[in-house]
Amino acid sequence: MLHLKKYFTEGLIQIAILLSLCGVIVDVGLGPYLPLSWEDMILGPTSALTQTQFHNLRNIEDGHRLHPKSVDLDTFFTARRLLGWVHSADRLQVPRAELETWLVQREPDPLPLGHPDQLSPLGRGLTGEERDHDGSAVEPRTGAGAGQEEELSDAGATRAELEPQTGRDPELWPTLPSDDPSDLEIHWQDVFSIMQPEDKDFDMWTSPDHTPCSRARWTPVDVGSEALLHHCTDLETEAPLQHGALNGLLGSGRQSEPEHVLLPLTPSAQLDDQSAAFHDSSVFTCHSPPHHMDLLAEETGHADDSDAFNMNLLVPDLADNMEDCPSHLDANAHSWDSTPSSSANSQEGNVTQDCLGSPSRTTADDKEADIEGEDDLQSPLSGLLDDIAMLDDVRLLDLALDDAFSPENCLDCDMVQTEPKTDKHCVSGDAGREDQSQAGVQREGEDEAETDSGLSLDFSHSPASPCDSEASSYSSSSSSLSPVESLSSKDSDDDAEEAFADSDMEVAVSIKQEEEEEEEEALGAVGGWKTDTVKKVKYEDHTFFEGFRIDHDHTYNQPWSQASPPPLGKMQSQHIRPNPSSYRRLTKASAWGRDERRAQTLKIPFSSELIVNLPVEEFNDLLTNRQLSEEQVALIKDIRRRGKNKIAAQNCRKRKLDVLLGLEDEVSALTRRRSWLLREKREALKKLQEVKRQLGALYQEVSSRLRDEHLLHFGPGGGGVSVATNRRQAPLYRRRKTGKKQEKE
DNA sequence: AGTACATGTCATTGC
DNA sequence: CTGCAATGACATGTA
Repeated sequence: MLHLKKYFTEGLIQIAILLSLCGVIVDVGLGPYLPLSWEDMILGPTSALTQTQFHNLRNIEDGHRLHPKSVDLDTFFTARRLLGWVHSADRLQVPRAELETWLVQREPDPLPLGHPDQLSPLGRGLTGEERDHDGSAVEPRTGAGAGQEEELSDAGATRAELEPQTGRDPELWPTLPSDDPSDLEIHWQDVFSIMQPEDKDFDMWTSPDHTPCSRARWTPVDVGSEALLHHCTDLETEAPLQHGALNGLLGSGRQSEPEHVLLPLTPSAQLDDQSAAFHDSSVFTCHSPPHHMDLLAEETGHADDSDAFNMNLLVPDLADNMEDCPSHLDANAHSWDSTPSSSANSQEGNVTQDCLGSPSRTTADDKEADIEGEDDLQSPLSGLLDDIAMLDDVRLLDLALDDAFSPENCLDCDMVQTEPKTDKHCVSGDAGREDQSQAGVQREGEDEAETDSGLSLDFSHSPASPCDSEASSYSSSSSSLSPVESLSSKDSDDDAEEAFADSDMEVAVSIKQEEEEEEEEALGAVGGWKTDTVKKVKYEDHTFFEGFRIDHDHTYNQPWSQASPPPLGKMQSQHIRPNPSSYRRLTKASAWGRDERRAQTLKIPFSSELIVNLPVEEFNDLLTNRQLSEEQVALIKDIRRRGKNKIAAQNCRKRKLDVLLGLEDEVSALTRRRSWLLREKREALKKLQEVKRQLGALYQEVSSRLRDEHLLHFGPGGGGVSVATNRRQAPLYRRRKTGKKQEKE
């Protein structure tokens, strides 16, 4: 009986949802009947739980400019990217219906949307290929859809340009969407193209304190059924996804993305009942792990108790928000599915919800932008009748630029916008601008086993190298790996052995390398840390590796261990060519060779990568547990210091370059703003001249009329008063009257 | 030979 | 106090 009641209730809920989406006003007070999980789903995740990787905000696409502190997210990013690619095969992005519905019912106050270009760091993540596949997934209007989306995403700027009177810089402060319902579609496009979760209104998506999210999704009552119906019609005609969604809701049998939309809305208790209808849906076939479905079916009985419903009905940007949750990869994976699969695992779902929170970057920058916008909203024409005042305004604007116009506020500033997506590229490609070439270099070097590259190439994978996410993750992971974890991974050991086997292959010395070695020998660098030598050293210390096994690719000093000279100069950013000159780069090699030689001489049993990358505790343990001489300890510390500083220097240089590029963007934005202000100034001056001209004409007209009146009274030759003011007229009239009186007398 | 660029290293500073 | 990241300055190698 209890089950029947619940089934009945949830069926009613479904009907209510269907009716709501069809435009019928349904206000049945679903709140008390909604399971907790649904309530969470409706209200959105707790934004307070959202984590934002602030240090990723300025990462840049090519990865070269990746912020060094993004290292700990790299593996997550990589995994997530790969996961996204897998999912992109039959991308079923849900949120469109909800988003549009939400927009239909959004509050009358305008969306404080930023510039379409001002994607949030997270939103920006959906650029490039990811944006593509997201667009293809979410935007059913494929093909032209993408372009259209882009086009519409620029609508804000276009609109802004058409409204110069607003005082906002069309380039820097695009106008906000108006409340005109006719703009709704554009708004939607803006919203969708921007996907700016940091927008205040977007917080409503995830903030439980804001009801619009739930209202939008469930009860279109507030705005009225007409609008919703109209919009639903539009959606049906314009958006196949919506159409499909509605059809799917109405049980039309269309098996496409829409079911994906609906599934989360379906009470879990009915999922197994409906699974027959949906079972060929890609949601289940591709996105939802079968076992999750099973679990889900099993757990339908206590679905109400589960607050694990995946909330990722929202928008794809949530997935970007997921970037803020590096530790929740699994949850992320499920959340992308937008399936209730994660309901089987409440913890997982909760974790997902954690990640679904809106980024916390809403505030300072936005407020500043708002403030600045308000300042600039002061029309330069306000002081039109006063040239000086107007020009002062313009000058003040210019001055304000210097102070308040920060790149964050600058909506045109690509610096801020483009960085987020860089992480992905950086992460995904494991190589950035220069590191792509580096990776190529290294692979070439590895393949040819003749590279004379050294640490530079190593640092393309070096742990802390800012661009090298995987290497970075390697650093963190390797350093943080507990011995237990390390020992527990046989695969890792196998990998390590494979790596060493590969190294053996790489050790196959080419003739050139032999020449190189001969040169080194000539310099006294005999032997060095050849790969085989290093391997021997590494495996000799088996206990050490048992305790501190590094679960990574060991590429940090791979060339180093190949006894090849360190990388030199531009060799890092250029493919290695069998240039004979490259074999003469021994000076720097000697620098490293010095340490290597000394290390070999002192019989230091650790690889440099370990020396450099071990956490300080383990490093100290290493130094204390091993019977090392002072000389050995000093050398090890030197190696560690130099290695770390080398990485730090690389990071520092990348940051510097990053700042430089950001400043360039800022300069370009300021230049655009300046041109706009000058244009405004010219227009204002024109209008001022026009007003002056009109005023002069009016003055002339008034004067002429007064003169005519005066002539009328005094005749053509009377009076020398050409301009008669009221003040002057009074005595005139008085005089005239007195004169007449005198005449009568 | 001079120059620009990349990279490593050292010294210093601040957290 | 120690460790470390960040960074300026310098040295060096390469194109």
